[in-house]
Amino acid sequence: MTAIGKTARTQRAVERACHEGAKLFSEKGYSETTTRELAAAMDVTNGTFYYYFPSKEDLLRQICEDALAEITAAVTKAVDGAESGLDAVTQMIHSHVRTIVESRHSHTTMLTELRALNGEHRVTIVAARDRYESLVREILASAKADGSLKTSIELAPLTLLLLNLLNWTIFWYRPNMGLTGDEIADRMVTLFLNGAVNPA
Amino acid sequence: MTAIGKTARTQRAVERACHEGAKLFSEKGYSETTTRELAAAMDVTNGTFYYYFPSKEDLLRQICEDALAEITAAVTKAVDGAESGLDAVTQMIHSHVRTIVESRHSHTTMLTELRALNGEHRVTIVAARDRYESLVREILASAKADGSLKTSIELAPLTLLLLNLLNWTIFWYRPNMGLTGDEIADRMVTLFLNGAVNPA
DNA sequence: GTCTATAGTGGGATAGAC
DNA sequence: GTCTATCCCACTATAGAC
Repeated sequence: MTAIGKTARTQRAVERACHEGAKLFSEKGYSETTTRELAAAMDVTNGTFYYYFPSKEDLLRQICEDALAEITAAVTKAVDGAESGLDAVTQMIHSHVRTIVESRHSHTTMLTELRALNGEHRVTIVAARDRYESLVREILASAKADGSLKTSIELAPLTLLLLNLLNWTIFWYRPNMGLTGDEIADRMVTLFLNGAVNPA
Repeated sequence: MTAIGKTARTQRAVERACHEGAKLFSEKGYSETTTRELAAAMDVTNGTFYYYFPSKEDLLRQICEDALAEITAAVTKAVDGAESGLDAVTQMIHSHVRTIVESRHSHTTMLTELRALNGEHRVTIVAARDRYESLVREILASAKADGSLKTSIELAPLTLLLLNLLNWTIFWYRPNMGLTGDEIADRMVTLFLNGAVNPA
């Protein structure tokens, strides 16, 4: 077994920990999940968990970091080729919803368990989340600037309301509920852009 | 001190526990809050907490129960005198948002810490929450039935999206943030009914 | 790299005096 | 009705063998 072999094996173990950890954290909560459960999900015993992570909190930090990197990359790419402000908003909504439903465990963990992080860990993740929300705000700002969106709702509240609409989905979405991420996003786009009032 | 006096005193202590408990649970989380902290917030010691509640979980159940009773009563009353389907939707949004921002600690606790409840406790609260969501759905159903709302978004997803828009507010609303509950609700009504697109 | 064993800590809940 | 004292348990993290 070479050094490279060892590294790859370790990386697989870390990835598995993140995957199973996100599942446990999102279903039971961070502090209701024990390191023994985390270890069992990795098929090792409690002590071995600490070979891969210095602490339980460090696993949480890793999951949050990865989730934010994932959604930031997905949305950045989605709006990259947008033809107009409205198109960018539409692409962003689809990309955001697709990401949080496809990786729902890690995004639920990031969105709801972040407060369990302390000190430096907390500061780093909050900063990354703020950067992502700035990205969303800038997409809306562009759509306002080109005249696509009404000015009667100010940029800051409009951004918050869009994030409301997008994020609470983690609490009810389940695979096989009869609605895909893109189908949910379609309805959000209709509602966010045109509202629910009957135009007839 | 009469029996009535004792009862009233006990009731005040229970109310204080619910008030301070909701604050602690919403800020730190249910399982990160100790019974010693709860007792300190009531100005008693750990042991005394158990004179008022059989368990920590029972305090959580009480807080959730009260929050659901409060919002159900508020919204029921608000839509009672509505003149049309659209008016009822508008009144519901205002009433819901006003309630969750004015009693934000208890509603945050109910919405985010419910999963810490087990067995019978859990079943009771989930049932009450389902009843509240049915109320919201019925208000939207009426507005669809009288032709106010478009049919292109089905009732079930429309209800979920409205609850998305309303509920995520607990994660960012702070008193003195420069926006009152009614000001937030105004923007939600505009967005939910007419959308963000510039009509010009 | 994984194990067993355990140190060390803190919290939920109870007992019993006052 | 409130206190002090404490039981008992579970959990995070570490030590050290293999």
